[in-house]
Amino acid sequence: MNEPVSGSKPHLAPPQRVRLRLDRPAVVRAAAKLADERGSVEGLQLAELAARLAIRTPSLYAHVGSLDDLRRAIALEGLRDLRDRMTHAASGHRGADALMSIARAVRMYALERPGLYTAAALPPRDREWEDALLGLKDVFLTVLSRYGISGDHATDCIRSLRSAVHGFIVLEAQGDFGQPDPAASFERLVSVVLKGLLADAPPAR
Amino acid sequence: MNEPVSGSKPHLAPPQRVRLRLDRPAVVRAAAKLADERGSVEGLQLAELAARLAIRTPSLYAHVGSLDDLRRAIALEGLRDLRDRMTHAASGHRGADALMSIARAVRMYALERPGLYTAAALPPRDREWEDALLGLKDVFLTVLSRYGISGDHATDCIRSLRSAVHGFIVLEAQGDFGQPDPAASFERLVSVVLKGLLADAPPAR
DNA sequence: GAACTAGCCTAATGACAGTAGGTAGAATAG
DNA sequence: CTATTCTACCTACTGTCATTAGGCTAGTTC
Repeated sequence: MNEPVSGSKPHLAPPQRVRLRLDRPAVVRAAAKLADERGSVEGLQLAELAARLAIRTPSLYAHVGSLDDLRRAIALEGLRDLRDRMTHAASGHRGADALMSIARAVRMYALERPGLYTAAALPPRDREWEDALLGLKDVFLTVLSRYGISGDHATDCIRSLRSAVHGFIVLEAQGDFGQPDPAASFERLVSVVLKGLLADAPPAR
Repeated sequence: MNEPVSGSKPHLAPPQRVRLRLDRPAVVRAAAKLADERGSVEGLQLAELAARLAIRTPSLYAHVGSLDDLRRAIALEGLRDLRDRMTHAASGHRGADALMSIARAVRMYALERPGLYTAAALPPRDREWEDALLGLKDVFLTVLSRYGISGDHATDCIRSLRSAVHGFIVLEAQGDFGQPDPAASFERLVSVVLKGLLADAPPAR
């Protein structure tokens, strides 16, 4: 009867017996997964993350700096993912087709990984973060420039497309859309926006 | 030297000397104002609200139930305001004009009262709240029905318009749009969406 | 003027994020 | 193979929240 069993005070898990040897990437990955399960990065809690990793909350600070730093890391991962998926979605298409394909890819990502998506949609707080966001803009700009659109018209197109897609994603995630298939509504919304925006543009070269 | 001056421990304001006789409406009004200043209802804190009202935090519970209850009250107020403004904006217009006018009114409200707007955009958590949200839908449905649109097509129109407008508002509030005037982009986005959505609809009766 | 009510209070709890400083297992140097 | 260093974990603590319990009193009502 000398086992190191339950101590005295509260029912916390016993201290670390085997070292897990976590590192920052592992912590960020776990946090992103947790944010996905919670549905957004705002609901993320260090206490819950620590419990999930079977360590104590302060131990996270060996890897993370702060909760905001963790959110930032998740945002950067989300932005990297989004850029990859958008680029991939655009490849092999041109003009409206490429943009439609990008829009679908973004919605799919938001449905698959809501935590990462909401993090990526956060307003950037430093230069690196801002640059990651500009990376997404570049994907749009490239597609638009190949379609002969640039300058203020391009800015307009990007704003409109982002607004429509992001707005739809937010409302859909909130459960605001009920029965008739949201996917079909999304298709119509995006195609209407694209048709209208590209109407007065020169045809694809 | 027997003034009731500074006690012993922390530097809190002296206890209430004159009764303010606050009531729920006054508290909710102050909370909404605070949420507007913070830019959103998520940032609202009972501690800060209490300080603003020159009372102690627990005293708020005489009027409010909980922080979530307060957010709910703000949301209901926002939804009532929105319904009023939308109805007013639609009056005297028909079809696309009415919808354009509604969209402008919603954006203006979000710019004027970001706290109330973000609260109104929260997912409803009970029947009354849901009904208030359905009130907004009714404004759209009325306009659309007078234009000869109903059923799935109407659902589609509402989803698309809400997505575009809400998405734009969210991104604008986040400061995502920089120099070229966002108002002009908003006009173009909404008019494009409306044109596309109403294109195949019968002309106004 | 006695009783009631409403609006305020203090005190305390528990859940957080975050800080300070200790400890031991693993990697590395001699 | 031992000695040192590093680092991933720990406990203990602080401050800030929301929230609950229960007490006091100014103002109203009878």
